[in-house]
Amino acid sequence: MSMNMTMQFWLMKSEPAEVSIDDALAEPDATVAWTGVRNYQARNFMRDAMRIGDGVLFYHSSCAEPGIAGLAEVCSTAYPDPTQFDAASPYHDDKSDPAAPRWMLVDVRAMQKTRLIALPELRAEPALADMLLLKKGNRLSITPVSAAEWRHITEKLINKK
DNA sequence: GCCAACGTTGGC
DNA sequence: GCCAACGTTGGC
Repeated sequence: MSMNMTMQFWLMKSEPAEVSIDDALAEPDATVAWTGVRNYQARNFMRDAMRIGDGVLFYHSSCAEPGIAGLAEVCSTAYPDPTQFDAASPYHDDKSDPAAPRWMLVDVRAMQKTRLIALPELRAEPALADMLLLKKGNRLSITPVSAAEWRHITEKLINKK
């Protein structure tokens, strides 16, 4: 993955029982619509801050071994999450007005599966001490990642062992 | 299954 | 605007 100065970085949580990095890689163009975000802060990151080409750490959550499982990139601008209007979806939101959709998402293209960098390993890295993911009480499913954190993870940790 | 931590809702 | 109640997240 080549980097430029304006590139931003994100960590995005997905439950592998729903969409794992393998699932994403198996999709056409390895691309998935990031459906189901129902938190305003996380939505705002997708709607207001993400740019096509931003780097994404693909994180597996709510599973036996939580951790970073792959690399991906943002590959669309924000658009309304269709599941909010789908009465059959667990993400249905009947308070969302189709004329002014409440929930937005971006498309994410999986680039590669990595070795699993598990949560305890991330916690053990002094260089990652300030990662939002690791902050006590953090529950956000999308968090910004600094360029230094991105480099540490993609250049050092992924190739370790 | 437990539970700490957090976000949202809604009565006032 | 306050805040108690409730629902959700997510690691363990």
